Amino acid sequence: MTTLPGPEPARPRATMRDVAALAGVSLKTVSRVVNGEPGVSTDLVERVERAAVQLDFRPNLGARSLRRSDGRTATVGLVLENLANPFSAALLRAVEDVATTRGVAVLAGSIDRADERERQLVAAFASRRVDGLVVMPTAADQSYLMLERRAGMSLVFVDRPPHGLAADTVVASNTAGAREGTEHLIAAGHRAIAFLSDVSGISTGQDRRQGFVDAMAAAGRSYRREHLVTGLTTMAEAEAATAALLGSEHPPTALFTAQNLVTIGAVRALRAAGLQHQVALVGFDDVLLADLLEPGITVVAQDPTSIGHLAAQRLFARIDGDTSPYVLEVVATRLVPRGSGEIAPSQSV
Amino acid sequence: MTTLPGPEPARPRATMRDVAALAGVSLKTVSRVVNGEPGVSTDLVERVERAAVQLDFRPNLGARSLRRSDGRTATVGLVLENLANPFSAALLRAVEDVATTRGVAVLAGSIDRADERERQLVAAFASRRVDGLVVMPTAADQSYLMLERRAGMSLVFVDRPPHGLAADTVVASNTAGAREGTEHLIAAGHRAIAFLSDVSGISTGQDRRQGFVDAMAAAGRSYRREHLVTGLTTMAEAEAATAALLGSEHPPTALFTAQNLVTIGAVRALRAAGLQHQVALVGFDDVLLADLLEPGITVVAQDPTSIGHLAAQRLFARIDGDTSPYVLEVVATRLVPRGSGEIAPSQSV
DNA sequence: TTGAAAGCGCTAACAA
DNA sequence: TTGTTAGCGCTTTCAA
Repeated sequence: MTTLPGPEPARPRATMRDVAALAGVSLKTVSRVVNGEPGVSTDLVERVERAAVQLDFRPNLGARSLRRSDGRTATVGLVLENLANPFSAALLRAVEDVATTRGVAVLAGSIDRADERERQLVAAFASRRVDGLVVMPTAADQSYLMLERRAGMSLVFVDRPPHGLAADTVVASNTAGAREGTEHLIAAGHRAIAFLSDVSGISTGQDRRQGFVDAMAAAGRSYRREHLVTGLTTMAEAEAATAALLGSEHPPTALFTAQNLVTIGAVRALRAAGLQHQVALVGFDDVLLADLLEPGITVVAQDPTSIGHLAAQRLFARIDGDTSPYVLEVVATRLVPRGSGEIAPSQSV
Repeated sequence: MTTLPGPEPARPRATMRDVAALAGVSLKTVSRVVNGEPGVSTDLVERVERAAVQLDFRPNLGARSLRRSDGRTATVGLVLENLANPFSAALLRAVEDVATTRGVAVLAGSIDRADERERQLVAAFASRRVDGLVVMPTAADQSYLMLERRAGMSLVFVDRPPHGLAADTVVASNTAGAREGTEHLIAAGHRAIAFLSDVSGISTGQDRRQGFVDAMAAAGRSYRREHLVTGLTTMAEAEAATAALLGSEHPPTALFTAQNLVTIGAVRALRAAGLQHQVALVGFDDVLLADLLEPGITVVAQDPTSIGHLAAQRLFARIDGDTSPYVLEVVATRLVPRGSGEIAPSQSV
């Protein structure tokens, strides 16, 4: 910890008034130039621009938004599960890319599975008058957002649909993807397949479980109750649950893990038991380095970048006044075989 | 893609005026209640709060900021390299956690190594009158930020110090960490160690190279010019550069990779060449799943969460009026041996 | 303890 | 083409 000199004296920000005074024009002319409105002589445009640069003028978007008839702030909010999770981070990045092309800034926040945080974040962003919100719904009910939408805030949901409210939503093909992943394990000859997922109250987990159940039923496979594990909120819990399954009286010969952290937890447990080459595994959502493990982890990959791009495009269409019916967009998942999902059932079971 | 009914009619947001009218009090009384100012009878507080809930009132923070003497927006900005990179994402999350405890929202943006993007993001956030900025400096010079700071925007830099400007900075122990990682390889018996890093214009890369060079010099080791590779901007470039090194006339027996994506690229190249058990590797910055590879990847781990927490605390201290000298805080890195860094030089070389 | 008036920086509406 | 005036929603200042 090294020290350096401290802050220098303050100098207040220049306003349009200051710029006008320096350029020798009226306030309104500055406003016209700053907003690129037509009908200002090139001479004045130049004088104003020079004055603006000289004073390091930054238009006050808060004041603009306050006065404008549409009230736009050129800011949108992102309410995601956890900004540190690779899936959320990729989503944020994708929304940012679209927003940037429109001069829109992005506020972001993490819910962390705490229902009240979702409402707190929405309230915080609403107080800042964001033009729109991209939400990964986590609370049991999103009908409270109807009021915000009526007040002019556009809404798009990602990863899973909202409850108690109709709205544009962009999701991955959860059920179909989970079905495909499960079928892949069935095709490899497995009968005892366990399903592990995160919080069950969230529809992605439910949809993926449905896909698993559908595939098992279609193949005429039954499964044990205890092979259906939900509510795994951390990687450590997933690891422990997997270890318990592997050590149980009727261990599964294959695992389907429904979320990225659950997948990693399961891999750790398999390694710890030395079973990574005996027990098959297919995970939902891809992970960096998954292809370099031995065996590589077979996954049903999502496309968070596409989901984010589509969500942002929907959002800005609404902000621009699109009043067409709400749509549910489903982004295809893709099965990526890498080894772990192609392991045949071990003879010992 | 399924369709649902479209948006319902708009209802404008309630203002303090509306709340005042409904509660039968003056505007100022509402302001007092909303801001938790003392000196309002409990009776009126209750009436105002009821009216506010009934009208779904959301205080307009833009208007508040415009009028308040301190001009605070309760919003800070984060200017990072790439929000999708795990290091940046963890940093954002850590800053968010501190900001949340203060009711402050976080704007975030990616520079993507485009120098002009850094200034664009700063300008975008300045126009939104953020109270402070956490910046991962990427452009060659940050002196332009002096004007923003004079105008009241607090600044903290992360990951590397700014150029042309003295300011609070929080960094990892880049030089010492790289030295330790290199010494680890030297201790394993390596003489021909290659260094691979990302963009050389960024001081983290330079500092880490310095650590490498120092360790080699201290051990009396020389190294070939061509074993010092910089400017690797993508994982693919890192992979190609590693492959070239491995196939060269004088292949290294060990690699020190100075950034997370460079590390992954190098691992891919080693695998492709089947040399992951022959050529040693130590990487700077940790990666998810690195411990599950075979061999596990030995890394010099950074602590982005601590860096983010410290940066946020510095920032809020400045926002709160701290005028003490600027400090440089160094967050320790930690060598995590996992296998790849403990490989002895192969006899064949 | 409560309220009235002024004005933050900007744009809408209108006038010259 | 340029400028004047009013007022967005809120807090400050001052008065009752």
